[in-house]
Amino acid sequence: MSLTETRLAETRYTISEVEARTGLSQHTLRWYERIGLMPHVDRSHSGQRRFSDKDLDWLSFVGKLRATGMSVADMVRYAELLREGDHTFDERRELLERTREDVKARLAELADALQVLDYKIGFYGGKARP
Amino acid sequence: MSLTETRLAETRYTISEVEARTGLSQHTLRWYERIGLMPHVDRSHSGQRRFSDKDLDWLSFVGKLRATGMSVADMVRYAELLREGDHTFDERRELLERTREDVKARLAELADALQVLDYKIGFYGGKARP
DNA sequence: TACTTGCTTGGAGTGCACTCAAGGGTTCTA
DNA sequence: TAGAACCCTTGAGTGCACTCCAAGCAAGTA
Repeated sequence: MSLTETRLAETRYTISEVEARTGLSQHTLRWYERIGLMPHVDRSHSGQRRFSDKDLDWLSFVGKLRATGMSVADMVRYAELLREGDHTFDERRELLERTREDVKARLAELADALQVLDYKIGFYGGKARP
Repeated sequence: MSLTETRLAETRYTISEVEARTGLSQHTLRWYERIGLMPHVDRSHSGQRRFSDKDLDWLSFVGKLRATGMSVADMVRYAELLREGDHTFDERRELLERTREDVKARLAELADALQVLDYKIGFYGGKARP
């Protein structure tokens, strides 16, 4: 193997390694794949999953989407659109933009609730905010 | 009735009025009462609910707690503590303070997810943020 | 080789927060 | 006074996002 051809074999992770890295349970990881939220994961010769770094990146992004409160159905939709290729570009952007607006609304709502909470806690003579 | 005794009769709301004001369904309002999240609501002579302004205030506060993501079980706990009186003061404060910390964490998480979303949308050549 | 640990599948089960149904009584309007 | 609109209760059903189960195959270690 020449120098230019030299590269690390792609790192491959078992499902329990991915569980440890992402905090997602093995159950959830398999379920994600079943419902189409995860592109089909590579298998070992004996059929066991071998996740790639790309898979981990995707899971990380999915984690962000999940944090936004996006429904699993919408995340699956997004994943489908990705698989379908370039002509779904616009719809993907719209989906993300809609989600962004939702997040902003949630942020405002949370900030408001936090104020009320602060007020109440002040009433209880609670710890001053650090 | 003398002037000093004069006062408006307390306003009383039917369940559909409360539904219109709070956005909570009649089902949900009855359910809140059933599970102890709502102090027992006054009844008309024929047994129909007549909500007071105090009830609306409480529902408004419950709405804020719900917006924080507090579980219904915890909200019920808080309502119970209120009913139990002064000696539950500390536990109530703790419950609210714990919730406040949760809210702050959620805010940070959401802000982070928003950044990722902004980055992605930028990649899609989406609308500039206003 | 025997044992332990880890992985596979499809389908069933769980917990939460509602949401609806059935069957019947009450109140308002024409 | 009839009909429409509203309200009551208990108990069952729904949708979401997991979470677990059973039965069995595979890999690594003493």
